[in-house]
Amino acid sequence: MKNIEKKAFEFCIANKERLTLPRQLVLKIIARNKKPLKAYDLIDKLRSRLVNIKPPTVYRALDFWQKHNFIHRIESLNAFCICSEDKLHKGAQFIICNSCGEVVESDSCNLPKIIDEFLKKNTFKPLKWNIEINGICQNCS
Amino acid sequence: MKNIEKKAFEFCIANKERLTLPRQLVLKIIARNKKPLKAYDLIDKLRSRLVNIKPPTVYRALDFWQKHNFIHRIESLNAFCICSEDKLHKGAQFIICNSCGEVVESDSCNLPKIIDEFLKKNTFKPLKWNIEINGICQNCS
DNA sequence: TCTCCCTTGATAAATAATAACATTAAAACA
DNA sequence: TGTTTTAATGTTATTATTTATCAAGGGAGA
Ligand SMILES: [Zn+2]
Ligand SMILES: [Zn+2]
Ligand SMILES: [Zn+2]
Ligand SMILES: [Zn+2]
Repeated sequence: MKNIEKKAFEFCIANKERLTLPRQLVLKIIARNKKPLKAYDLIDKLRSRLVNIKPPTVYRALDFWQKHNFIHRIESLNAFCICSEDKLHKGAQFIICNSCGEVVESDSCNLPKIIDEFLKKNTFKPLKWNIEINGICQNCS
Repeated sequence: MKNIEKKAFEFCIANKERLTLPRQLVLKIIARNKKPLKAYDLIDKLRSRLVNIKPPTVYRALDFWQKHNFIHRIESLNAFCICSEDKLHKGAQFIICNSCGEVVESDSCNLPKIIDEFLKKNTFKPLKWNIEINGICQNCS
């Protein structure tokens, strides 16, 4: 998982953003966790590295990485996971196993055609979107 | 908006469910509101009709109607709206205007093909899904 | 060094949801 | 009808999640 850290480092250099300790640690912990993490799980895990860590610090780091497409928020879980795609994308889709909790992302660069048609019918200009599918994964079925 | 109340009444008869006062009022208020309502907005609106209304009462009614597909929860807004479809459906999609807050539902009886293929590739059995699209509506553009 | 600006620290509060147990009342049954 | 059973609500308290606000720190450029 060094990859994501390298990517983050290079991103910050290129965009003159500061790779502060809270940001580094938040990203690293999310990246190393197989499953999405809730904000307070993250806080617990950070406690050993950042004394007296408080929610705002974590939420700020989460906002930062979200804004720059390094992580996503899974709305139906109130949890955060690493973006598994290498490029910026306006929409993401997640399949979430109800049994084991595993989450897999696949980006959707373009909205499915049937949705696109619905948007056209409503003259609606999409900016970002989120697709969360609950079900049973291969391992659990 | 009498329709939804009639539908609810008939549903409860047919399924031997109880159409209690909290349930009635919660459904009615959501139905009469053009925009999705947050749980605590609902509580405020209920205060005049149900003395000493408390969160659990409202959340129970919300769970009830959600379970029976009369309302949906918009995950990205923490808010609830009436289901605009007449049939039970496993998935729903919402377009949410970032400017005026209007939300429009269209059911998606079937998942878009491109998503379906992704699920097949992952041997994932979908049970329910949720698609939320943010953007700008016709009125606001 | 000084200043500006971004980031974090710290305190507090707002917002959202649930747990647990008591009470009530409708439904089921004898 | 009277009794039992079940489901829903009432009540109190707590937990979970997120944000607001202002003070303090620290790096980059003048
Ligand atoms: Zn992604
Ligand atoms: Zn699974
Ligand atoms: Zn619906
Ligand atoms: Zn609008």
